[in-house]
Amino acid sequence: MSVRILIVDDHPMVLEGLKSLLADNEEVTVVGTASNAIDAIAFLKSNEVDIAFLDINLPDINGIDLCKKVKEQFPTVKTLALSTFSERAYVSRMIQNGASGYLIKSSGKEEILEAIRQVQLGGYFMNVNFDQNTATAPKTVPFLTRREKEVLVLIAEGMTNPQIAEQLFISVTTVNSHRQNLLMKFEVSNTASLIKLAAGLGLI
Amino acid sequence: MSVRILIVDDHPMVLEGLKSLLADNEEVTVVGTASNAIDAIAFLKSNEVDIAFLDINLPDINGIDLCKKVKEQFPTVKTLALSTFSERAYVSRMIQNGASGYLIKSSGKEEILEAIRQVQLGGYFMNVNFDQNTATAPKTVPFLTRREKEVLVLIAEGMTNPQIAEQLFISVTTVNSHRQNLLMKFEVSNTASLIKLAAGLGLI
DNA sequence: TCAAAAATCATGCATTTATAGGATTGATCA
DNA sequence: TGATCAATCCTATAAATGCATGATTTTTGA
Repeated sequence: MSVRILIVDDHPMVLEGLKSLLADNEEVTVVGTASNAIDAIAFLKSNEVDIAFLDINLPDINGIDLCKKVKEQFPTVKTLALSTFSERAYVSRMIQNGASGYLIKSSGKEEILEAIRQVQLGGYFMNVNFDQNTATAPKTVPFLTRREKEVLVLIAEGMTNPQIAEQLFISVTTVNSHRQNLLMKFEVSNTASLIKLAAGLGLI
Repeated sequence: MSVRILIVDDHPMVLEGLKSLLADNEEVTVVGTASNAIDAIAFLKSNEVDIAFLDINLPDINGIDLCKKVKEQFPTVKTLALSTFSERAYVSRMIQNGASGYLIKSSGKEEILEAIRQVQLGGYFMNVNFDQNTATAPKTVPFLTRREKEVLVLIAEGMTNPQIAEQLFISVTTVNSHRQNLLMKFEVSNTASLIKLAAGLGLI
């Protein structure tokens, strides 16, 4: 019996590309596609699926949260994250949320099939490019709290501590605390590095 | 007669996706694909092509340079840039290098066909997301001098003005001048915004 | 329910950036 | 050859950030 796949991605090109790449293969069958999280959940409610390919960037909710939801509601469905880049940040977070693997969209046919096989057997699969940013990237991907993420985004938008404080209804010193924690977690010493890293990881 | 298309992209998924999306349409025919610049040039030498879809990120040379080469060697071939994100920087640079348009990979079928039609008629097409970053993004992409680029890169690497000064054998005040000019050219007011923008534009 | 984690606030000081206003030297180019 | 631009340097002040240290209150999860 062939592995039943659901693809969730809002890019028609990716949807078609994956379908096409997997079309002439007997091991797998693409049983459905969805372009947002709501449709994906709806599909899973009425269909049997072995592996769900989840795009990281969806219009309604992000892939990480969707992954969590899917694993909660449909524990038997294995999930495989789809992303444009090899962002280590996401890898660990997706795994934390129950994903069985991580696939870069630039993967070739064989890599994709290998991922499916691995995951179907209950294993993990991830093809992350470790070539780039090895020097500047933190060894472990920092786990950020809700507040830290908020502050990070506002910093990236060019707001100063006083402005962020006003925006979040907290004091400037608190903002600064979060900021220091961000610097610490990313293992950098100033805003420039912080933003560059965060941008590289797709966090902002 | 249908429009003859060459797709140049190193991502199998994109290649297949585009082919699949355009397959059942009589207006266009995908006459070839290439996964790098060399193959692309070779193909153009021995085949008639109306429009070449060029990925921005290729393994050998970048899409902007490839675009230039194609327009020089094959002036009749129209080029359409393919990119993952809507980076305004690239838009203008590609146009400067003779591209007839700019297509985001997340485009739908109709957008792609519309682009092909526009370009084939000798017009321009670009579907850039103007939703995001409208406030922070500069209207025109800043032209940076050699020195400014150097300073920008070093800022992004987390170096402070004194460190940059030491590195470039110039005074701190000069570094600061370049820095101020960068802020001015990018129309931002602090380092965070600067780096975010520059990162988004692929400059660092 | 109890410990850990997150979020909040504070003070003080050193360092860095941002802003403003110039000024000089070359190089380039029409 | 004269205008323009890049690159260099300066002073001076205001604003913001980085760093250290410590503390209280919520929240959260096992």
